[in-house]
Amino acid sequence: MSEPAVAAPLPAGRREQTKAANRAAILRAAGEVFADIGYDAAGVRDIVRRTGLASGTFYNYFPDKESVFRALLEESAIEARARVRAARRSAGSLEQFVHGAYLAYFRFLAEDRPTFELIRRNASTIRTMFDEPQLGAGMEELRDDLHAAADGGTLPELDIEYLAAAMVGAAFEIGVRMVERHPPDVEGAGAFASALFLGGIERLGAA
Amino acid sequence: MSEPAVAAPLPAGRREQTKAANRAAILRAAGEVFADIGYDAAGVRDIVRRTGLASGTFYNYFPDKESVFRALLEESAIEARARVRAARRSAGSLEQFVHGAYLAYFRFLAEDRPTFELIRRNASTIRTMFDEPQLGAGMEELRDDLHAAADGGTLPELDIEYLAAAMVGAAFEIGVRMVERHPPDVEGAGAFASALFLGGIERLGAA
DNA sequence: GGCGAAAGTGACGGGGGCGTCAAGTTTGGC
DNA sequence: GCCAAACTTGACGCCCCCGTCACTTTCGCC
Repeated sequence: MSEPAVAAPLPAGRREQTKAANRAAILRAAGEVFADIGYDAAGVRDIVRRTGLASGTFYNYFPDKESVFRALLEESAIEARARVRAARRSAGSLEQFVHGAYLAYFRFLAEDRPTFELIRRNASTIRTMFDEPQLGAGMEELRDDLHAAADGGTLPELDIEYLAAAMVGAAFEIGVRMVERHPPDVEGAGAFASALFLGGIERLGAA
Repeated sequence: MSEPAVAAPLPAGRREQTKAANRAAILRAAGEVFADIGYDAAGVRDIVRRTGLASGTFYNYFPDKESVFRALLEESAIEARARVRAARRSAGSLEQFVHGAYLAYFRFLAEDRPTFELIRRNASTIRTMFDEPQLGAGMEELRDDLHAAADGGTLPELDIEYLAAAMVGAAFEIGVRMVERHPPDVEGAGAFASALFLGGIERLGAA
């Protein structure tokens, strides 16, 4: 009974540990730097300086600046999109569809401020780097879900591309204002955005 | 009667002419470069190369890259804001207020593509460089006009900061989709955006 | 506890953009 | 037509960042 004989589930060897820690440290530092001074202005040295590691070490983990940026976005964007999508998928009505999605999105922003600052500061870099998928690549998924809702009859006939664009654009801008309020006002922003679009959709459907 | 004796109104001396031409050429080239590769990636040499001038000449006209960028934005943003504001000011009803403003904005985007591409590609640079005024500095004016409308009773009670944010965010994103349609579909986008927000405002006012 | 492999270190060469400035060219006044 | 002032030119020195690599340190295993 000297030690837990169970196949060590996570701690693993010391080598593995520092490796994971270093990778995480680089990602975290990169997130801060990109949020502070922007992707283009940031250099690999700026990132590595915040970790205490040597510059050469960086290249043991990532081939270049762009790779860290991509890794960073993938990790958190996947999370955000999953939450929003889950909310939409479980909706039973148009009201739930819109309100649930906005709430999930605003809640994510309020909880994960570093990611929010990263996106806010680097929106156009993201736009051009992943040039099809806009603002966190969530646009296409929204369009798909809206199409599904239209086919199911939940949503009236209207220009879905414009609607998706408007919903995403408004979400981003309202999100910026929301996190600037103290405390963040997640419920208020969610209620506002959903009332706005539900009213808008109703009027658009009547045309 | 050899030549027009009237104090030459515009042509002026030859020196003045080339000076104005060079300045214009630099501005135009800078606009293209910033739109193509983005503000941060662009170098003074990239700009000057497109004009046929020597690199040193650039510095006779602008002290650095940032100055050209600011000059470029001021020239066109002033025009855009003026048009939108005029439309709002002359509105007699909420319908005209919203519809007129969107039409003016979308018309501007459709007419001045180079400026649109510039803004689209450099949105977050603009955001951080002019850090208070958002997206073309038009946000504050919109908020003011909305407040005026609310005071006059044209607009119901609602969160004006969120509304302005949503209107600007949606305008930007819808604008992107609009210019990608051929032909640009100014009327359709204007009708869509105004119906969306008029319906939304109505519903928000009922709460 | 000692050895080989894996990981960390930071100085270095290379490349590229910036802003300057001495020399050359054009312009406008006389 | 001539000259001084205004303007243009592009090579130059400066600085900064990048990615590498020979060397050192740490770890895992026997």
